[in-house]
Amino acid sequence: MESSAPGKRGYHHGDLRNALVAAAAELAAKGGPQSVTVRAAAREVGVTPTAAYRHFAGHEELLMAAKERALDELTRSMHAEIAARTTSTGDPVRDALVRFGAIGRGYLAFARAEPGLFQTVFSADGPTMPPPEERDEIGPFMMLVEAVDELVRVGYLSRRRRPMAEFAAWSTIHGLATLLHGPLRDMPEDMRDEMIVRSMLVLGRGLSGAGLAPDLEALLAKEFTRGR
Amino acid sequence: MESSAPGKRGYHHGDLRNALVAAAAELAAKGGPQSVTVRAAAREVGVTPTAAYRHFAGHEELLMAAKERALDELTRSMHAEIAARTTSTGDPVRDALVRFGAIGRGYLAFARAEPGLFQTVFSADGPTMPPPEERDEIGPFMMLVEAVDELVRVGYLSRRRRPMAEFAAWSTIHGLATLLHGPLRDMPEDMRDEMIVRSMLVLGRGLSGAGLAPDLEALLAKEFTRGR
DNA sequence: TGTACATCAGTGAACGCGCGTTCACTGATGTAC
DNA sequence: TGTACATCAGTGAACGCGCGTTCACTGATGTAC
Repeated sequence: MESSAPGKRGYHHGDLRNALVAAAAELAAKGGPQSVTVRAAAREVGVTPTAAYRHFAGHEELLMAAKERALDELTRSMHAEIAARTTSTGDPVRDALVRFGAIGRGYLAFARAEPGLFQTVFSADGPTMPPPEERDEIGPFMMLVEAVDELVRVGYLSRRRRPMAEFAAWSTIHGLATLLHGPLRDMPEDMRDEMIVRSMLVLGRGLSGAGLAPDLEALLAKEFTRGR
Repeated sequence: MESSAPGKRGYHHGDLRNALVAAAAELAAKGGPQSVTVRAAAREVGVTPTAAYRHFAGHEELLMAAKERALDELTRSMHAEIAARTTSTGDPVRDALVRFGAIGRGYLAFARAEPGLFQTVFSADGPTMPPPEERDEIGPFMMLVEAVDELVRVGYLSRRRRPMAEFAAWSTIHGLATLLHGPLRDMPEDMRDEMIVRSMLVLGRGLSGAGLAPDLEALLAKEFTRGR
């Protein structure tokens, strides 16, 4: 019984469910959630549409699976961005800020690199994020929460202003991501970059106790400047 | 030749184009841009699908018209919110902040009251916003720009930090609106309200010169507290 | 070790649906004389 | 003021499409003896 890299040997596929989800995610990546279709996924895999019903109750279940897969990719993108920035600077405040920035960058990078998947994650009936905290794996939202907690621990964000801070941050970053491939999609490259940097500065300043020390401001700016 | 309130008298409708656009907008309001269909709009108006082709080149043109209509509604919602708050407090800084807040509230109110239309405005290939500044009517974006300019004039926002400030503000507000009927759609009412208030405080603080004076902070908070 | 057979995972054909769009047409309107 | 006629704005039927889903089926697999 083979279960990896089946290649559609004969009558039995061997791993159809996974193959269909992968195909669905590919469709989503190319054309957004609209493009995820039972027939198209089956076609992609080289199988009859009917075969899909052996593994999914119907279209909705396949689409949900694609959404989960897309969310996994987002998570992966953010983890990658954080992992690339774990070198400590020695200063806990700077470290916390860098980590916080990495989360934002991972999010924005994913939205930019995979607009179809990004759209899919956040399409109607997509995964609901903070309420069901039962899930043990730490997804994008919990990563943000932890980064914000660290900002508090390190003294950057006051305890009094801690409540809902993750949502303020998320809103700004999510707004940037969606506007940039919505109404601002024609914005020239350098303007986009400046928009991101300055928005993150506003956010960073808004979260910090009083004004933002010039060196921290410079750090934040650098973190969101293109090409790192 | 009658052109208003035609009521579909006989063979000739009299104002089919407008009727179709209105129907399309209604469909969008109910089910988002997906629901805007040549056939459905014609059905709604009580006319043959073919008749629509007398007035629109095809589906895309009808959808575009619906998007414009939806954008007009957004503009109207924001204007209404501003109009309701033009009473001067005597303090120009407070006035500017109130006006700025009204814009945010109008945006959020519209997103909440008309999710289908909101989604339609910002759907793929929706209106592109800042580049084509040729349009003389002042739309939502220009309203924001003017409000931000006023914050500068009044001394709340420093000239050095002025660039891109409208985009930072827009991102936060747009992010709030979209998250709230996306992944945060199950968030309880009071949490939503607190999220909005605190996010606007972060934004207000982020834009202001140094820290935010307590009375201004209180003002901003009040502006975004539910029921005004 | 070999064989019978239940079970599993696919096939192929078909259904009904709503869609966008086109065709030849017809009823209503307005204008020239 | 009346009439002929061009033009305009609709109708009705039909097309082809891709979709979700169901049906009776068949080939492949694995297990009991």
